[in-house]
Formats: sequence, structure tokens, C-alpha cells
Amino acid sequence: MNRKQELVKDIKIVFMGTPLFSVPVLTRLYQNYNVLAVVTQPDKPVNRGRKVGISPIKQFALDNNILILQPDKIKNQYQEIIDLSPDMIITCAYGQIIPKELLDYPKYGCINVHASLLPNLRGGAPIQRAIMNGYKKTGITIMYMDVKMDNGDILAKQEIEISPLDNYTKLHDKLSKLGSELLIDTIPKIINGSINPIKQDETKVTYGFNITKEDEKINFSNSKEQIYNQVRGLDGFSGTYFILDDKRIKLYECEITDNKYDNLIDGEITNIYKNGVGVKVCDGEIILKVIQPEGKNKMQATAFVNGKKDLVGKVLK
RNA sequence: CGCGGGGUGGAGCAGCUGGCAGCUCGUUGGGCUCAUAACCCGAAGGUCGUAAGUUCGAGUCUUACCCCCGCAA
Repeated sequence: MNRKQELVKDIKIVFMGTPLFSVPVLTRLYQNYNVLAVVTQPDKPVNRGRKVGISPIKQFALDNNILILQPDKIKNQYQEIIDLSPDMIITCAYGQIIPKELLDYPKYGCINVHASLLPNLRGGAPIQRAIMNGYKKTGITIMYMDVKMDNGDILAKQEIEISPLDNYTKLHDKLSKLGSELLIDTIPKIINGSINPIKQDETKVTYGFNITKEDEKINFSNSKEQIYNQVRGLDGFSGTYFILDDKRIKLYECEITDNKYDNLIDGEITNIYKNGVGVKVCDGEIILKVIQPEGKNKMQATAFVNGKKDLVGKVLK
């Protein structure tokens, strides 16, 4: 080990992150660097019964005895981070905008790990949106942070293919791993100054905003491709849903067929198949495969059929 | 004490005005067929979440508890 590597290993890092996505990133960072503290979102009542939930990042920090900071509003409550005098701050899906005073403090800057190929899909849901938009590829971008969201200069970028069979969970895990590796590769280059940060091309900016209730609702007047991408893009995240007989039913998996039904209404159940329930959509038919009625466990659509009668001809909304 | 749905053969459900535990699917044996995931006939498989109570008798009524899930956050 030469002097430079020793130096790199010793730099003082503060990590800021919250969800599961950032855990592998923190894990690799913690294995390789001196992580002074972890900053994560405050605990808040979550789930049924108002139990207090802690973020996956906080859990990791607890398990590994790392100092935890949970400011309500980082905008004003950043002094305790500065008091640690970090050489570098790494963020990954933290969840709050970081003020300029803090961004300017570390000598090696504030580095962000983002799950898209910037300037594509700036925002909070790049993984879901990449699939929902039907993209064939996405990736990881490592960049400096700026006061505007996901707008800083790019330090490293790596592509990954999106398979037609990928869903949110699979892509999330791949990107999370890729992000942790790319970050570990990139940090030494940042420190020794061998990277030229590249400005983002503002003319090519697109956004991947957070998922809303509206994004989770299936519209059977959309095309089969759109619906298929929507379903897999949210499978493992919030899931998607539709309404049958005034009951809400979540849809986790579906597939596309080549059948045409010109004389049916969008959302009408066409057939009960061996592998699921056929539904007419704008340009053809999809088959519902894995669903979850409210109050019930996740189940195969074929199982759902066993407990019901006269499904064919009903209309999903 | 946030709102709500639910625990019945392996899966999904019905039964809940107390009286022999049923349906669809799956599993399994056989039949039909050139053949089949199709069709026909038969079989196996259930401490009805747990505990106590009411009753001649409880899946069903009462009480307590456990577990699963949707919404909301």
C-alpha cells in the first residue's frame, strides 16, 4: 500500500442517505473508508398502529455503531455535521435538499450517487420512471451536488441494460450494487484530481419525479406496452391497482398477448386463461397474473378466479 | 389507543337466522382419445387461528388473546 492509498483511506466521510437503495453504497463505503457519521431522515410513525419506523440506513448505522444524525430540517440544522469537519460528504437518496453552506464545506466536496444517466431522469424516482418510460437502458451517475436537484457536474457514469423482464426490485438491486461499486472506484480519482467534472447538458434534461397515487392507478385505455411497463416499474415498490366491484385490487404482474377485441370496452374481462385473467386494453389484451385484493394476501390471479364466479364480462376500472 | 378487511383440506372461497363441513382449483387412481394442459368416473386430504364461556349440541353466539392484509402516514 503506497502513501497515496493510505491518505485516501483516511479521509473523513459523512454519509447521507435513507432508503434501502443507499444501504449497499454505505456498506461499501464503510468497509473502505472512515465514515464519521450517517445522516438520515428522522424516525416517524409508520405502518398500522402508528409504530415508529427507522430508515434502513439508520438500522445499518445502529448495527455497526456509527454516529447517527437526524436533523428535521437540514436547511438550518447542519452545524453538527460541520463540527465533524468532514473531508467529503457522500449522499445517496437522502431525501432533503442540502444547503449551500454545507455543500461548500468539505474540501473534496459533496458527492451524490444517482440512479439514472443524468441529465436524464433527475428526481426522486429514476428507477421506476426508467422502466415505466420503457427505456432500454439506464445507469448510475456520480456527480457533485449543487443547490438545484440533481443538477451538479458529472464525475462518472455507467450504463446498464434494462431487460424486458426487469421489474423495480431487480433493477433497484442491480443499480444499487452498481452505484456502490462505481462510487468506490470514483472516490480516489476525485481526491487525486484525475477527473474533469462535466457540466450537464441542460437541453437534454428530463425528470423522474416521485411516484404519486395517480401513477399507481391502471388506466385500461392505455396501450398494453404502457400498462406492462407501469406494472413492472412499480412491482416491488408501491404496486399498481385497479378497481373491481368497488374494491381496490393491486396488480403486481401481468403479461401481454396478441389477441384483439374490437367489440369490448377497455377494462372488460375477456377470458379466464390457464395462467391468469385476460383484460381488454386500448390496443389489445393483457393477462393479470399476480394480484392482491384489499385485505387479502398476494395471490395468483388464477387462485382469485377460484373463489369468484361470473368474472368474464365484468369491467375493471 | 388512526380507519378498515380477514384467518374453514395444498390454493382461492362459501357456510355465520346454531343441527352429519361444502364449492372451484390442485394432488392422486382409473376411463375416453392418435393425443392433450380438454372431457368422464372415483379417491385421499380439515384440531374450522388459540383459549375460555353459553348450549342437549358451536365453524356459526359471548369474551379475551394471537396472526395476516388493505388504506392512511
